[in-house]
Formats: sequence, structure tokens, C-alpha cells
Amino acid sequence: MTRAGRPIPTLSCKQCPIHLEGEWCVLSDDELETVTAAKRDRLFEPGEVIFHQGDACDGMYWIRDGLVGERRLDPDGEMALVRLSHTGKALGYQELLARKPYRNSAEALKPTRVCYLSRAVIRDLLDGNSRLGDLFLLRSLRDMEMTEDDYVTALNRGIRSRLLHALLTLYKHYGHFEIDKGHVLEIPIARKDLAALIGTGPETISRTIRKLEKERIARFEGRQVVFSCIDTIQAEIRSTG
Amino acid sequence: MTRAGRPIPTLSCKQCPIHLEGEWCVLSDDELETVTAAKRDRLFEPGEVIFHQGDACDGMYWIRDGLVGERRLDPDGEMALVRLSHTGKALGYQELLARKPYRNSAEALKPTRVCYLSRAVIRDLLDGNSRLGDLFLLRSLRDMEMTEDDYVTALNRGIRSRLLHALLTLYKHYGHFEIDKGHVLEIPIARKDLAALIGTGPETISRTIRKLEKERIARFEGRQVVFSCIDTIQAEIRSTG
DNA sequence: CGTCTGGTTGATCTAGATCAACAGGAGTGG
DNA sequence: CCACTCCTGTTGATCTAGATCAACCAGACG
Repeated sequence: MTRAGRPIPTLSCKQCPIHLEGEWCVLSDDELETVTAAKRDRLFEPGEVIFHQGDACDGMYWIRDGLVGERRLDPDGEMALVRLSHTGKALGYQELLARKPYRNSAEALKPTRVCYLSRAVIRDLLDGNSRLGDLFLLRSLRDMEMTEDDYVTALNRGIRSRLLHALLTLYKHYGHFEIDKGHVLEIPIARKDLAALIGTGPETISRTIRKLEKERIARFEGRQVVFSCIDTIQAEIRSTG
Repeated sequence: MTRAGRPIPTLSCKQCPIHLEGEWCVLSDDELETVTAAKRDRLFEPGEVIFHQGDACDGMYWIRDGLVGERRLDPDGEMALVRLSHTGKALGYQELLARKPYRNSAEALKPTRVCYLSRAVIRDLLDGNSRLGDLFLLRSLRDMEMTEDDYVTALNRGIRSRLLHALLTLYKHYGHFEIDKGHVLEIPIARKDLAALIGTGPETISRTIRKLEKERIARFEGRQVVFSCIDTIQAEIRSTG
């Protein structure tokens, strides 16, 4: 958890693959120019904090690439990893729009490039383009759907099931298929973060992993996992566990 | 879980206390008239289902008064109570705006009067009044905040702490203070629902309650609770548990 | 009167937390 | 180069919160 992020050259929005989806697609060329001119691009190394829980929110961030974890520190010092965010996700937009301080801290877990937009710019864009608000609404609804799903999962699934779920989600983002090995995933986060994401400690993660190995469900080697049969895992996740 | 809700006479929006807050306050008198004319008021008795998880969403509901529980059935038959909703809360607006089927079932837990508005009416209102969308956005952000809080609580707090939290929340809505008795709450839901809300079974609720009694933190008698010292409970909730 | 549902208790079992030790890098400084 | 520490991950031993299964009781209701 070191300091700020290093400024990097601004990428023109029109050259950015993200501008075709989400909020950006409703912006006119002029508006995109405005954004390009106003935004500040930054690079955060793993461990660097993008913003801190409790801090006033003066703008929002888009993830160009990389991986960000949102952490929540509760009063007695427990640190939960609320969610992982990837390319295209927005950070801090909820607090910005609700005019509240950040609920969570955002920390880069891999080298991450973000675009920063100040509150004033966002306000102007919202005032100028009424459809933009609708898209923020849709984003919020989608995010809500995900955390609600995670919530019910946390309520009535065991650690094992939640771990499998997390791994599968990671696989969708970072995994790939090799003919000779199978479904391979290089886990992008440390064991203790995997634990914090699920709501347990690193020891339990270790043990659960060894169980999965014994049952030939997956093979672990350091941060690399090879899944024997994705379908089996899918099936297990949606039944009792 | 019986059938539909009984139609009841429509309450004019201008006479409804809710119209002063939330989405309603930006509507013109004309628009309020439109809503009054278009909406259908219904009464649901405890146990009656307002809508079912998985059903297509063709409108949304406002709670005039009463208590509604949103239930989520997961594939292996576990039923979680995702949240409780009181007067002034909107039901199904997320699914309506995102054009998705209902994620949860909504069931009246006390006699509940709701106002129903069809998708078409909402669409017209949204098209006619651009500020309305902003308010739905704010509502979504607030709801998100709550479930995110519940989520982190579920991740790293024990049953006892979550129970206290739930009871305290209920107290804020349904509790009252009596000089001779103290802080009194008539718990508006059954034990098994209290359990489903927290993510456990009724047995554990029973036992946890008895522990609380032994420690003189609260006295339970049927559905009535008397809290000895609210502050102590507040303190315990925000420290380890 | 039997039946049903909601709540409580008891006995038992286990998933998972907790505490503690240790092993393998990776960096750092002599 | 070695010696040192720091950090991450793994394992072992133990303890406990909570799940599970089963019995039981009281009130509601036909």
C-alpha cells in the first residue's frame, strides 16, 4: 500500500476499446473529445491504493486494464475483499453520484491502468446528455444483481462451494484452454486475498484446495490451477455444498 | 402462499404520505394525477405472494404500508430471506428497469397494501420527466449500499452478531419505548424467517436467543423482546462477534 | 379429539476457526 | 558468498460455533 499512481500518457477515448460499450457508447464525438481532454490516466502497481475507504469522493475511475480489489475494513479490523473488478468496470461511481465518501478502498492487485474523471466533468456530461444517466442506472442495477447473488451465496453455501465459484469466475476472465493440459488458470491473486474474498483465512483455503486435489477435481501448482472437468464443478456449485 | 392480492380502493397520490419523498416528489400535479389514475392498489395478507422469482416482470410495486420479505430460492432448495421492505420501499423496480425476470419472490409478511404500476406507465413517466430516472438511480445506489453492508457482515460476523443487528434494525421500524419496561419490540416475523434472514436455521436462533437472555442482554417472551441496554448491543455489533 | 404448524430443547457431528510451527523463496546487507 | 529477515503458503493439533437429526410441547384448527 504505497502512494498514488504514476501518471501515464492519455489514451484517446476513440482508440479505447471500452468506448464502444457501457456509458461511452451514447456520447457524441464532441463529448468523447471532451472526456479525452479532461481525463487523467494513471498506472497503479500491485499493492498501490487507488482510493481509501472513508475518503471524500471527488471523481471516478474506469479500469482500462488490470485488476482491482475493493476492500472493506470493518470496525474490529477484519478486512474483507468485497469484489474484484476488471477491464471496463467503473470504480467509485456510486459514491460520486450519491455524494458520499468511499465505502471501500480500491487496491490494484495487478498492474492497472485507469482513467480518472473529476466530479465536475461527470456532472457536465450528465447535464448535457440525458441518456448517460440511464446507463449509469443500468450499471448500478447490474452491480446490484451481482452483489445480491454473492450475498445469498455467502448466506447458505459453504467455503468449498464459494471457492469453486470464485475460481470459476476467475477462469472466465483469466483462464485459457490448452489441448494437452486442459482448462488452465493462473490465479491472479494471493492466497490470503482469495481467502478474504470468500470470507475465511488462508489456512482454510489451503486445506480446501488439498481436498479438491485429492478428489481429482483440480490440480494446483503454485498459482496455477488445472481443472479436470469444468462441468462437474459447475454442477457442484449449483447443488448443495 | 396463496393467490394474488385483493384489489382495494385507490388512494390518491396527493393524499399519500409517500408522495413527498423519493421518486414522487419530482412529479408535477398532472403527473401525479396520471399515476393516481393508472395505479392499482392491492392488499396482501401474510403469506400471500406478490410476485414469484423467475416470473417476467411487467410492472412494479410501492409499499403503502405493511411488511414484505424478498425470498431467494437457490437450486438445491435453500430459501434465503434476502431483505425486508417497509413502507415507502419499491419492489421490482430493478427488474423492470433492467428488463429482467424477478430475481426473488416477494411475500407479504404482515397485511400489506401496495400500489401497482405497469411497465407502460413507468416508461411514459420516465420519458416525460428526465429527473425521475435520476431518482431511480439514487434509490438503486441506496439499495446497493445496504446489501453491500449486509454482504460484508455475512462474510465475517457470526450468527449472534447478525441476529443482534437484525433485531436492532427491526426495533428502529417497529420498536417503541415504555417507561416501565424499556425498549420493546414486537418481532414482526416468525422465527424461521428470522433464521432465513440471517442464514441459519430456527434451532440456532432459539439457542442464540437463550444465550442472550442468560447474559441479560435482552428478555424474550414469544414475539416480544425487551432490550436491557441498546447501547451495549450497538457496541457489540460493531466490535468482534 | 386428532392433526398440523411453530417453537424449543437435547444429543451429536463437522466445517471451519484458531494457534502454532515450519518450509521455501526473495530481498538485503555484511 | 553467506547470514539474516521478511513474507507467503502449507501443515498439524485443537477447539468451537453452528448444522443436523430427533423428540417434544403448546396452541390453532378442523
